[in-house]
Amino acid sequence: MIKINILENDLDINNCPVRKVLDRFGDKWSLLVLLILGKKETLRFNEINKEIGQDISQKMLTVTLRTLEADGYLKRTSYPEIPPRVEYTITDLGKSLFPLIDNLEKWAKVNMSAIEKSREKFMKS
Amino acid sequence: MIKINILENDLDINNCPVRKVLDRFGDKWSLLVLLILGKKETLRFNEINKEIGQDISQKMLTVTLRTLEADGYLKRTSYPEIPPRVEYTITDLGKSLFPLIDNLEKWAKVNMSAIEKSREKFMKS
DNA sequence: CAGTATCCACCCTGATACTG
DNA sequence: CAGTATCAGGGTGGATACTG
Repeated sequence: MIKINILENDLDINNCPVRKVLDRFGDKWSLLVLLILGKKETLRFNEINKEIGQDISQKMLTVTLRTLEADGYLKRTSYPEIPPRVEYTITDLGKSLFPLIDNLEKWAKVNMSAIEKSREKFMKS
Repeated sequence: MIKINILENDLDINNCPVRKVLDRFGDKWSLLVLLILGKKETLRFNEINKEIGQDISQKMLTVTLRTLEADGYLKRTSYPEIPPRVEYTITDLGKSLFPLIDNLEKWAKVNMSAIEKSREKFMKS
C-alpha cells in the first residue's frame, strides 16, 4: 500500500484516479481503437482490424475491445446472423475522453522536439 | 509499421505524439515521481524514496529518475562529496505537464464511478 | 465473420547483494 | 548515500490453429 502526499491529499497509488485512467490507456491499443471509433462512430470487428492494420492480432483486438466495453467506452452489438455481424459504437463516455487526448496531443506536438533533443543529448553523455 | 487515419492525418502509431507521451507515463512510477517533485521542487534520492514509501525498489526509482532526466522532465545534480549527495529538481518542461494531469484527474473523478459501475455490470453478464 | 484456445517469447518489475 | 549488478517471476502481447 503506497501512501504519498500529492496535491495536498493523501493518496494511495492504487486509488489514484489518474493512474486508474492511465492504466487503461497505457496499454498498446486502447487509445488507437477509441480514436478510430471516434471518427467513424460505428464499425465492425474486421473494419477496426483493417483500420489499424495487420499489426494487431485478433486476440489483442478482442481483448482491447472487451476492456473498453467493460469500462463503458464503447458498446458492442451482436447480430445473430450467419455469418455473424458485430458492431462497436463509441459511447458518450468514450467521446468525453477526446478533449483530454487532444490536450495531450497538443502538448506533445509542442514539446516533443525538445524532449527528443534532450534524449539525444542524454545518450551522448 | 502501423498506418492509421486519426484526426485527419495519416499516423504511424510509433510516431503518434500521444503515444509518445503516454509511453513515458503509462509506467508504474513516473507520474508519481513527477508529482512529488512538483510539490517540493528539489529532493534528494532518498527523500523521494521515502516520499513514495517502501514499495518502490531502489532499482526502479533509479530507472524512473534516469528516464525522466533523459526526457528533460527533471534535472539531476550530483555533488561529489562523501557521502554522496544527489538532488533532483523538476524542470519547466516537467511542470508544464501538470495542467494535463490535473485535467486527467478531474475527468477521472467525474467519471470513475460510472466506469466502475459499468465494470461490475459487465462482470455479471 | 468474429471470435477462442493454446502456447510461447519478451520485457517489466522486484529481490538481493554488492560498491565508490 | 546513491547507486550498480545479477537473477528470478509474472504478466503482456504475439503466433498459430481451431470454431459457432
